[in-house]
Amino acid sequence: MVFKKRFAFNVHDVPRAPRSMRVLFDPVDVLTRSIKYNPFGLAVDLKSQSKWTVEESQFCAFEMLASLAGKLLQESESSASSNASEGHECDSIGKNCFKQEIQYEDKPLKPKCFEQGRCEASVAASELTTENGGDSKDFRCAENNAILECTLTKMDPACSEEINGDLKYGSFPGNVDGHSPYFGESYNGKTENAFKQERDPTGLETQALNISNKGPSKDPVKFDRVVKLLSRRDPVPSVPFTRRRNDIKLGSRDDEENFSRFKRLSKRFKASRPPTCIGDRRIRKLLTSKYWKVATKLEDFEHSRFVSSYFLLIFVFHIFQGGKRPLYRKRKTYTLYKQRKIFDRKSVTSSPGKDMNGDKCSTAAMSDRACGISSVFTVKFSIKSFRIPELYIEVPETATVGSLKRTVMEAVTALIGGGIRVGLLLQGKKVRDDSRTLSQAGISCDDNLDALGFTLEPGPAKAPTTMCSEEPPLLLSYDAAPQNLTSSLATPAVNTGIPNCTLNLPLLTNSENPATDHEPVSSKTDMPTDQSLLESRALVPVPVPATNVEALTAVTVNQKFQKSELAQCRIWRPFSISEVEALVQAVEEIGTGRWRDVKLRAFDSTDHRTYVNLKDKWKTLVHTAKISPQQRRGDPVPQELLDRVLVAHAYWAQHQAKKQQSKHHHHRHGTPSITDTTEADRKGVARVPIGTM
DNA sequence: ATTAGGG
DNA sequence: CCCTAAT
Repeated sequence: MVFKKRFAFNVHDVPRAPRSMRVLFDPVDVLTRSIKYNPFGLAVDLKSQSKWTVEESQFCAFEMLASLAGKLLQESESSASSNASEGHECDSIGKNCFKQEIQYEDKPLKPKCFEQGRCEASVAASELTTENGGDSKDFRCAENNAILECTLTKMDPACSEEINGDLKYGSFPGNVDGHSPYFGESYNGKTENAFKQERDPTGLETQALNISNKGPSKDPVKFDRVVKLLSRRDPVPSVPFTRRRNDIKLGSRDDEENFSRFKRLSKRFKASRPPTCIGDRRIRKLLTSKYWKVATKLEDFEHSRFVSSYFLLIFVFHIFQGGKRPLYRKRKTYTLYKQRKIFDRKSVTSSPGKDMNGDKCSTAAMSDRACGISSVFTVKFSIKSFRIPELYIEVPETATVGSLKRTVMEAVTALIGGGIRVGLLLQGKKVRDDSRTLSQAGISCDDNLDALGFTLEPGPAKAPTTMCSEEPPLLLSYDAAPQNLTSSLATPAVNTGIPNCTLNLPLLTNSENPATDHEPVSSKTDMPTDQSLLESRALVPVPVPATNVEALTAVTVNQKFQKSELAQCRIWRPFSISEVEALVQAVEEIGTGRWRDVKLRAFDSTDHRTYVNLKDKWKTLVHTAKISPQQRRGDPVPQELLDRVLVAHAYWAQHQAKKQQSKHHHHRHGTPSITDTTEADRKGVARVPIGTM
């Protein structure tokens, strides 16, 4: 369907990031100040949702609303808008929420349903700016409640059907110039208009929705995201909503107290929550002081909310524990968000493509400059939907705020430490030939700049440590974006590693007024296929100079992190032949099933090889040995080693079978075993008989 | 903490 | 390589 075509983001086509570097939130958000406002750009693991309590999810919903409402209240104090109307009907909320016509490229798509949260949020926002009239407060609070209610309700069945029950991504409208599109928009009977406006107020809004092609209950990707990258002094919060109520899990927090308060509040909401969308009568009923009290609490919570948001954001990071321990290790950890796997496996395994010739690249860059193209491209960078898989962070409750910040910063740095590459899209197609000039590629200065788009892809996952230590922190700077872009073309290609995630950069041609009607090109892009992703490796890494540090958090990248384990762990380290040999040797002596011993024996000094690694490697070795040499990929393992692998594997499999048998035998007859072969094994006595090889 | 097996 | 269940 068109909808899918247009907006689908096929998860299967998205390469996986190294798990160490998966983040749920939008790093760009972090890089801008929206960090404060938008801590909810997260996806969740449906598998885990059963574990989440209603309260938790409600709390989250509340938190989101609080975030939005509080900010809007704040906003409205300075600039009160007065074109909101009265006499609202909840029906208009609910219904209009579900069927909205998406305007896209002058091509109306058929009515689609969007996530309720978004629509509601926009309604809420416009309402909340209303400061006139005696009932405005009451109304506001009622509205809040209604909103929350709607948020917590399920999706319209018809809609979910339409989107295959698997609508995953939505993006929240970005606010580009500090002027929220929500503001001053009455939703009374005009929700659609408001929504349209919201949908694409500036032309920044692109491929808002992503749909997973996987099964409905598997690998859900659903977090809303819009990044406001362009400069804004006082950005209005963009509040993403998760579609379902159970989507967010909260764990223990530092600000326990606030949490409890929130919990209490959410309980109140819960108590007052009608089963479905609130009707007219409901609304009236809600216009009681009781709810207003709640609403006013929003302001009370304003302060703590920021703290909460901060933590929430922090917790969106997940640093996986594995062979390496997180920086902070303590029993009580904050395990906040769980996310399903965004990325499909198959995209990971591909081997790097042919390297781009450096000379060619320079030539291309020179011709670019010769064309004077770079000076013509006055563009603004907008980044939306920077989706990165999860990162997991553990911090002890005794950790200081500063250390928390550092940890996040480290995670971010680790994430982008491998460098970021830019992909070029022309008319939605990837322009891969870096050696071509812009004109050769069909990019001309005066016509189709609108058709130009960029993607950001993670740089080589390989050796991020060196990347970190040798290069300045990679900071995205929107101010320097055009320069970065053009200069990036001149950057010699270093194409190793595997793209981990993509990020679409809609391009704007008007720096003065981003709210032009330029359609971001990336939205008309069919999402990259595996093929294109493979080839995207030829893209150029872009070391972005740090020109706007303040756009980042107040945290600085500490030097220590440059060499920290964080940066080192979880990177792909192919086993070398010698390592394989050592592994084979060890397994021959020790056997399968005692990987700890194997590790101790053969890889004691290599801390990055865990016994799990070794076991996995053995597994793949066995597999490799079993398949025909033609089917083998990657660096070829000497057949001799593979033969040994097979022999050892067979031997120890048999050995294990014997053990099992004797065990059962003993169980049946109650005969205790005296001479257990395991003893001999442990001493390294037993080993694959050489003769069998 | 290890191990085994699925993804 | 990751994740998880089972031990």
